[in-house]
Amino acid sequence: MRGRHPRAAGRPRPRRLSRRPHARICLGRRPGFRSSPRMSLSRTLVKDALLAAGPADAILLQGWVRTRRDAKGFSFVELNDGSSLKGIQVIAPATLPNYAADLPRAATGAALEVRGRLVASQGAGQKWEVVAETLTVVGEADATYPLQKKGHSLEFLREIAHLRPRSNLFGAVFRIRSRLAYAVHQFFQERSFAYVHAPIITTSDCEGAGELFRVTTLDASHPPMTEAGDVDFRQDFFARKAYLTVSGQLEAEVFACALSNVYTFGPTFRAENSNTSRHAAEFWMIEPEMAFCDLEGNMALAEEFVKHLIRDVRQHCAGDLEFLGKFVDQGLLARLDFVLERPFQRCSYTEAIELLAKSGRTWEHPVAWGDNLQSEHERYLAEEHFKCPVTVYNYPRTLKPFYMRVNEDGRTVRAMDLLVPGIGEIIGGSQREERLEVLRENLAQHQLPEKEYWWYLDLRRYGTVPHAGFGLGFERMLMFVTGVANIRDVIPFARTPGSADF
RNA sequence: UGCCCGGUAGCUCAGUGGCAGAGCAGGUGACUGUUAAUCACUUGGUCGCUGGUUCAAUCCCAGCCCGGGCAGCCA
Repeated sequence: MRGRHPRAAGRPRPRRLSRRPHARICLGRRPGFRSSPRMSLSRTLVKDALLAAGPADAILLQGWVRTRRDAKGFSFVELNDGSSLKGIQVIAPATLPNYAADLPRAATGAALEVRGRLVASQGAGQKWEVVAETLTVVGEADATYPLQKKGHSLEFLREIAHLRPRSNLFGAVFRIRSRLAYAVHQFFQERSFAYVHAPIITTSDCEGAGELFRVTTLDASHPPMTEAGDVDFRQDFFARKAYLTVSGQLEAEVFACALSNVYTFGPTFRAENSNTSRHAAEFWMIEPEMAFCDLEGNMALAEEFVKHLIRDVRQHCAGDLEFLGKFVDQGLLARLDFVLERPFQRCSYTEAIELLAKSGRTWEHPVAWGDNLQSEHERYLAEEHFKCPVTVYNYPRTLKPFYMRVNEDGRTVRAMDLLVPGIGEIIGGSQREERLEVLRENLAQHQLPEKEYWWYLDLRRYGTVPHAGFGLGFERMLMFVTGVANIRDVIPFARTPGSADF
């Protein structure tokens, strides 16, 4: 994956500077500058150069050309290395020995290595700029380079998923994605939650969380058959049917009943033929699970978690968020701050049905107790009635999976969905049924075989405890935080029905 | 999976039953401490594919492919 693929041939590699000493400039001897014993100069990231406290006599930059403007006697080159949204302006004087030969090759998209001086800029647009003393075109990009100095449609950029991280928007999105993942771990680690790696391959096919992808090593055109004429999965790799996981929840429950507070954070897979802007076949999910915890504690953690993520990104990705607030979603920053300030609303399913019935709206899907809340209903609650994230809880038992705890009324379960404006459901969770007999009853009602869940039932046989947890769709959270409207644009390489390029 | 919208230059798009258009990108030149620089000139087309209607189809019709929106399923 890393540079071995033929398509990566044109990808620039950082040079081993120590093997290519530049005798002409003894950069390492300049005072006040970091240098190795071999007198090589270490790379400065553009984001650090932009934050420099003062000028520097020697600096090494490596990155890609965003745009070049030729002036009389020199050229301006905007160099970006992905470390920040902003690039740095490089002045390439015509006195460079390779100016005539190489500057034309320093076109948009080309990889460059620049050594020079960091100086205060004479221009108005930036504080610092770099006057090049040497400039090397490490990797050219010819006129066919698809990213231009203009706006592109998101649809077009999706078709060049291998190049779109070099664009402003996707650079911002993926830097934020990285930070958001870090913030997830930080949140749980600071609270002594243990990170559990739930299996990606699973053999339980009846969790009710959607269609599963089959995992098999059998020959699709000539599978072994049983005498009854069925495919003989006993001869498959795992000696039975196997799938990609749709959720790590059941496994997380196992570990919560041992380590008390745990979370999973990994890829999950749904083979649903969903064609919407908020569904993907492969997505990442965070699933905390807490022993000795009820629905109330679960809702409280969900709110604290979501707010932590927003606050962290707000603080550490300010430049990228500002860009997104300007070019993607003008209401973004105000909405994030609003969500941080306000307590999330809570509303039982029964109250939600009443609110919807009393709203005076005509609904495309009828509102009736016992029916699922439809997209239009969820949107009304979050965007119009509460105008704020809202947790809907205590759903009808018949709508929810077997593992949710049955309430005293016998007809609702301790389920919760967190709905946010613009996205809809971002979190789904529940207090789990800890009573063995009730759980067995639920399995029977859902027509699920007890023997498949023997280990799950054992948790209730040995030291059972009230426990609760939820799942947060990482990409949906990222959509909310970035204002990006399509889930395909917050995943590096999206997998959706009929599409798994790259 | 259903309903709806779209597919024209490398990109973003306009357009017409009768010679295929603009802006940007690319090229050439000019100018310039520029900021997606500017100005002039200029290269560039299987109008998604297949079939049909027509003297003539990029345009009208049908089928297919691809992209997108919404809905369902959910995170």
